[in-house]
Amino acid sequence: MTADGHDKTRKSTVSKSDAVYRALKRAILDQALAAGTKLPEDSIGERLGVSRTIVRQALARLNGEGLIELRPHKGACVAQPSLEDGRNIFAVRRSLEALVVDSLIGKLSPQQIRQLEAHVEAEDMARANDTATSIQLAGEFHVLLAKLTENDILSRYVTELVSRSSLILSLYGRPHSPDCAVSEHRELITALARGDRDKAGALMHHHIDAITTRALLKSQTEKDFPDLLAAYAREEGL
Amino acid sequence: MTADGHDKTRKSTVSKSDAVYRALKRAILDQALAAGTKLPEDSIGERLGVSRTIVRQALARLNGEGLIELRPHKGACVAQPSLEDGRNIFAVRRSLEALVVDSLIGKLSPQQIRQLEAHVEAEDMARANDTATSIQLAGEFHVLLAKLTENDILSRYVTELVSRSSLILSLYGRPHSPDCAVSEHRELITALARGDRDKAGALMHHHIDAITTRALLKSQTEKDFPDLLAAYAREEGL
DNA sequence: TCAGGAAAATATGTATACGAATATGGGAGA
DNA sequence: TCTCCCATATTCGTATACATATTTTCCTGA
Repeated sequence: MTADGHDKTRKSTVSKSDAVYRALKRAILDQALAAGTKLPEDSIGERLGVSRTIVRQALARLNGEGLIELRPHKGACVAQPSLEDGRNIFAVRRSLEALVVDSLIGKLSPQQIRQLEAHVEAEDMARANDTATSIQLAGEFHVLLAKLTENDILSRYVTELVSRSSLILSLYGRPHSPDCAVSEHRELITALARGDRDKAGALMHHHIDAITTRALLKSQTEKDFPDLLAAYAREEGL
Repeated sequence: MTADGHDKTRKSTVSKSDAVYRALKRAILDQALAAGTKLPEDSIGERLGVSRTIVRQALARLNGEGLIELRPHKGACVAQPSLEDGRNIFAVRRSLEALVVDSLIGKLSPQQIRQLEAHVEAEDMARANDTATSIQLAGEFHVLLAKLTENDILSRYVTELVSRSSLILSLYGRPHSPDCAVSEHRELITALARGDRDKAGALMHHHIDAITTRALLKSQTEKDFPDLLAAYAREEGL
């Protein structure tokens, strides 16, 4: 079934910590583990049938990618990025995804274009039905684009930023509105396929800005916790 | 001496794996450990007086940052980035350091400008005397700029890329030529201080392009190992 | 009833031990 | 002498055990 051999042994062969890492990552991005959730090594290991050693490795990796916070002697919990973190992440994304577009202009094969179109098609399919996979696919579109550049560092960073963006969205974003994303993705593919560098760059910038706005929507209505408390304090004359 | 307490206990308090991580990282960036050097967990642990557990954590982290390569059941060795890796790394640096400049324009306090000038001064001092620290300081200038943006993600990525750039330079770059770097850094500070966005952006792009050229110099004269071998094979009629 | 604190329980940090995979070296056979 | 293969040794992957830090609980005293 796979290149390296039988399917049965594969999972056990490719290192357990990797499996735990992926499981935790998916759980976080699916919001099965909400932001701030404590992640005790013992429980996770017991639950997944591995030792703490393995869990620890996975947690260290997730910490490196900013998906969890890891405070000494206090254990791990799902990251709760601040609004400023959100702004920073999207600012970097804007730069890097511009580089993605720039790297891809005039270099996409017909087959790659079909691949992108197929992905957007899948996004469209999931648009109304399945909200969860819809969000996931929207993010993976950007990851796919980044991977097509064959720039490993670029694609690693974009992947990481997209993951963290999901967290931001779950914390501060509006419920969900993937409709525009799909059409924006389509327009971007068209511009890329036509080799229109300026148009593609402008579309990507606009697209990321749109995501940023949606993701950080609550920044105007809802305050950070400390500020929220301060407001109440003022009302009580404290 | 430090914020968190007495100096004596500090080192033992802030986790051993962090210390090992920093030691190995410095050793790699100082080229005390040449690219490709094997890094057996046992030896390192014995040498540094810690258990393999700690060394493993440090190695995993270095692997995440691309400074070492970690192949299953084969152990770790100092990374040997390819020329393509080099091109990719500098391409991403170009984008991100442009964002650094953009973030800093019009936002540098007089004190921060003095800090930057002091750093370049130090670069100038080490220019002729100490080649090793000269290289190090040149890289740290970019790290310092990135940190001044107060964008944690941006500064983390730039730091990582600067580290990996050092590796690239040690593999493919010409011996050393920091003279131009110093003057270019000075010009950049001036443009930043004056708030001249276009000038600063252009300077940074030019500066990174210059570094890229110097770093990947051997790309024209010296081939990759496989290509090199292929050339010999052709000569022998193989 | 509530505040303070000590002891127990829990969780993390680190070391060690054992099993598995890979690299190494030597001997048998051609 | 060279090649192939098996035994040995080294190194990595993982689990477990012990040490240390933190959280919780519950008791004491005001």
